[in-house]
Amino acid sequence: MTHQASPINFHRMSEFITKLKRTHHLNQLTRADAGKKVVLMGWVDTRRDHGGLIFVDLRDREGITQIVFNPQVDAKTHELGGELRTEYCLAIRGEVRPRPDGMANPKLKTGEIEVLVEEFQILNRSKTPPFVLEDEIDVNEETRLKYRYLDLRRGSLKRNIILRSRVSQIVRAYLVDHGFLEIETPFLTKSTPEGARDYLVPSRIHHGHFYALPQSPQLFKQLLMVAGFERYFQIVRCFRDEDLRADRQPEFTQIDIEVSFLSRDDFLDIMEGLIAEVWKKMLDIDISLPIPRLSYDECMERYGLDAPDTRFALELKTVTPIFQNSGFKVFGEIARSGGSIKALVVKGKSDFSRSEIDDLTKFAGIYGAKGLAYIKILENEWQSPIAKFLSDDEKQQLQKTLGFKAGDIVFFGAGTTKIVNDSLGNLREHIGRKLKLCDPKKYNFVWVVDFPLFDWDEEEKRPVAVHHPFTSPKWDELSLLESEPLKCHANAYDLVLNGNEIGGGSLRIHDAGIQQKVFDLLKISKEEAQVKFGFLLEALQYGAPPHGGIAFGLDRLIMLLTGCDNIRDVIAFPKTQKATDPMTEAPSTVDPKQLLELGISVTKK
RNA sequence: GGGGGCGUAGUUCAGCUGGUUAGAACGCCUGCCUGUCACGCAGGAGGUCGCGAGUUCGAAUCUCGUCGCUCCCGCCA
Repeated sequence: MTHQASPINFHRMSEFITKLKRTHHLNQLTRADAGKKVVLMGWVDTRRDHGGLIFVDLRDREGITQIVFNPQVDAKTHELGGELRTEYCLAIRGEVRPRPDGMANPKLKTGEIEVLVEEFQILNRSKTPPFVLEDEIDVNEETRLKYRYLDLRRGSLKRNIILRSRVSQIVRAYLVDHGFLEIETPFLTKSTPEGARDYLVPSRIHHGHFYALPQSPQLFKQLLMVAGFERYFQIVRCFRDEDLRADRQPEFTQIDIEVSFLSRDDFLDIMEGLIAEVWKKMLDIDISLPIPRLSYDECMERYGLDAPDTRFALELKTVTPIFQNSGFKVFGEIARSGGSIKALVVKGKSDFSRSEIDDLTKFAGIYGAKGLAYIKILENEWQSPIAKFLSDDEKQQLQKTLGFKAGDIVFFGAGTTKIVNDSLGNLREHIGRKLKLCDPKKYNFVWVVDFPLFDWDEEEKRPVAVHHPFTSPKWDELSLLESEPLKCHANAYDLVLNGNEIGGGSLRIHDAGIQQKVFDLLKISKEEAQVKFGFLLEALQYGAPPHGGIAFGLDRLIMLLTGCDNIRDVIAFPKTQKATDPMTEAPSTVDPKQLLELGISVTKK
């Protein structure tokens, strides 16, 4: 496997390194540097050994520069250069010179020049990497993660990580400039009910007691407002022990923000300014402000989802009333029993084939839809498995409400409002992708506002907080808390980009009485509230200011900025879908001594 | 918890209606090569077909189980 190699002379190396200081990164040298003596350090990206001449692409964080070993410059150096292999780590000293006529490489930033090696030192040899370190090479995820430090040498991943660093700096600069203080909050904290499963950390000092890693610094940032810091932010790791997805990791990063004394709109203005700043500086794209605001109710009506892709129309329309007295049994019964019937008109697609429609039906089925009725509107007839059940009046009303034309196809979702919105809303985006209706260069931001405060949990027979239990009801709906809490809206908002939720937040309850009332409605007993959130209820009684905030998902933001469709590609050391790390082999068993100290015994599954 | 896809050389894959010695490309090794940048030419090494059972005269190929990677639903804001 490994070829014969002379040993590295460490004595000579230390001499070489102390004598030499790197003069340039590998993206820097141009024609203007011709004639300069330079010292470069980096890794062998590729080598092209011609026997006589050896070309090596030397790579560092910033770029690639071609270096040349020529026997006429130094026979010994050239001979030793023959030993070089991919990923060897090198220091070289040499002279910059323009490449011969016609030999420039326009693909390289430094393609006009090359460096003639006069002297070099192998700083470290490398085993042959388990995969070729080029962007285009597909490699199994497990192998990539096991050798993450090699995968990170590849251009695309490296660029993402560098871009991520820049975004963090832009965010910091903007927020500090707007009077925000960066304040850290604890990672070893208290488990809270509601929300996601916690990652727990056992206490050695208190056997049987556990810290929880924060799902977000929610309560601490509110307490910072009570403390009077007025404007807080933190780029902070959050932990949720739930199943993973392409855009979800068990530990992820939020840009966490909280402010006091600001109206919702004044706050959102500052926040969209932040996003606009990031888009301007990273992509040189001007987002037109203000970002449009869409109420949750209207959003669900038109798009079926709370994070709509507004780059294309193709909106849903409710047609439930048309079927109130329908003889068409399926639709009629759903309409009369409080369900929903919604339609999706796809223009000019009456030529969808049977198998395409089958696929769409299957797709809708993922979200619980029992079927997917459709009507193909042809010149002279409606081609449809359900048309024969519809009365002339119903047909006329459909035509009037939906405004379809010959050549269109109409899909119907019927069932509970939740399933109809979910299946038809996702179908809308599926068809949008299928028909390429969304422009990948377009960035359509929208604030979805006025979420419901509560959702009904059928299993537990109680309301649950849609956002979290500290979200303030709309001020003008406070009375609804008493009468019809499920109809109460929240002072909550999400920022949505092209169908992705990139941030969400709310104004908070700053009154202990209202907070207690909400706990009551959530069926969190006084005792439980006292045990879990006593410190918050207490704090709210010491002149807590009106406050609110937001958290942006930094990982998702970077995904959208880089066009990545997987969160692992924007995190330096991510986990597999089973939440393991093939490199460190975490999670792992631990020494029994550690368990003993913690007072923990492990049971078999 | 449920559904789909994948697992064969270092890597990416082909082979899968069961049947000689399991192939290709890239990578790797050796030799030649003074203008390459996907260098070229010649030669070579490299395989527990994820693992375990079963069916069979015979299994990479069929069946069952199991493990791993991945996408989705549930879960998660």
